Amino acid sequence: MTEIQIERKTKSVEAVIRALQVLKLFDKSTQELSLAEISRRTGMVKSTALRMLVSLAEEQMVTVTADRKYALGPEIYRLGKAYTSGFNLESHVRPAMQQLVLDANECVSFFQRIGNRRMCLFREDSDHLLREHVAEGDTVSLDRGAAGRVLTTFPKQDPNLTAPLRTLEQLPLVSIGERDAEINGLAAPVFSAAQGLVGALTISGPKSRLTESYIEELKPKVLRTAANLSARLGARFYG
Amino acid sequence: MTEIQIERKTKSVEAVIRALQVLKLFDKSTQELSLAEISRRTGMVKSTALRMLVSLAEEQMVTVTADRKYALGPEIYRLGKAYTSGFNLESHVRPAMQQLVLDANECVSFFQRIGNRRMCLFREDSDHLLREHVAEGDTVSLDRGAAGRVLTTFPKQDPNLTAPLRTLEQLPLVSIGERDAEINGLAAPVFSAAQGLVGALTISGPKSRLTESYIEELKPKVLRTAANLSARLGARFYG
DNA sequence: CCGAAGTGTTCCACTCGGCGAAATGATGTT
DNA sequence: AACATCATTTCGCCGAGTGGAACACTTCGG
Repeated sequence: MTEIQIERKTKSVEAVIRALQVLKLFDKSTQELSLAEISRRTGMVKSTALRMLVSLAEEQMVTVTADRKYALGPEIYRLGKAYTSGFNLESHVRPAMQQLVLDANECVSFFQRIGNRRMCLFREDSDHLLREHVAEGDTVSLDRGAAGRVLTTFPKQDPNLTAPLRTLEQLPLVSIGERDAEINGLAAPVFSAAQGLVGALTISGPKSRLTESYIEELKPKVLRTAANLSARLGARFYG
Repeated sequence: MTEIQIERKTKSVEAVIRALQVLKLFDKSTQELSLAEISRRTGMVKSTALRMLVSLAEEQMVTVTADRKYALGPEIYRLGKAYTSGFNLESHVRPAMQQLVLDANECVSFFQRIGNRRMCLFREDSDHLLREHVAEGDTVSLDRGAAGRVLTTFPKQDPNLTAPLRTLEQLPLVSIGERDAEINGLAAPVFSAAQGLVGALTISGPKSRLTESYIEELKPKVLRTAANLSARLGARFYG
């Protein structure tokens, strides 16, 4: 655990936790929920769940549909947008990713470490019909895949890049069927002056197209893109 | 007010409201806040504000930075993504917008009605240096601008399009310096089979480039794009 | 070097707001 | 009509949440 943990004696507020748990039920595949379902999934009695929903609705975090189902509200979207604009990564990363998709014609993703998982922050799909299914906002395990290993091998807050040079020379890291037996990938780190490692840029695709020889061909492109990005964010690595 | 309001006797939970108010302090321009600032802005005593923050942090809604500031957390991002994927509009709307940017070389936005405001859900910028500044997630007033009037003139839930035909024939609606004296725009509605009016597609730009004659030229393109989009969402209008 | 004025955090007694079980409506299904 | 299953309301009890004050720790500037 390289987590920054601050131990406090201040206890959390139960009612708030409950409300947030209700909120967290929602998902890409769970757009609407009825009160009864919410009650069941959270284990709260219905009256409590209803109070939470009323509170959440009052602040526009959820909305009530015509048929008394509950869904996420617009305020959630506003906050979600505010989250990414923090690091104004998107304006830099997104165009670089789009260029990479054009070059490689495979999916390009940008992952960030979130605790002991990693989350897909940005994603640009290739136009192939056959492609892996990861969407922005999804989290996957940290210990598998090229991007996962990139995120674990570099120290979190390290603008000076004290990472072993041997590792640097091996970039980009390659995954042959690690996370999914049918998927290969290669990934390189992106650094910023302020935060050190900010994420991993990765190309991934099915074994059949993203062969080991093709990966060799893509390596310099990924590495150069990641290096250029880092340079624009004020950090330099690899020349 | 065409709002769907459900009156209830169930009262909201104060603690939850307070926590959500803390959350809502954050913004594109307000990325980090200290406990003292949060206490001041919300009017809560510090101990209360701290409890809220601890609770929010426990569920990953906020994160604590190294210097004891608070910022939005990754869970917010996940939920924000889940919000839009609900109506899987994005996969349809985004490409159509990109094409429109190529055709018109002006900014294209997609607005949705949120209560008595309208929110920019998607946005594709032109590559001009001079352009209006609206970002995804921003809300603006409903009663001004071409998109605003589109959203008000069409009944919210109306798959059958009982809107006065006269209005339909006037599409797309045009705004000459309504919302901002220097900005013109034109907008058309997008319907879906399930929800009726889902949003307004709009092109906007400075008076100097988006002249009234250019607007005339763009009208059929916007209208056609909106109609095609609606068709793909299962609703037909304008042929 | 010592206050003064900021931070963030902890402690605690009081009170009132939230809680859950059960009752009541409201719809739909057999 | 009888039965499910839903959302919503009511209400008495009690403990969780509250706010104020005290505490510890920096960072000022005189």
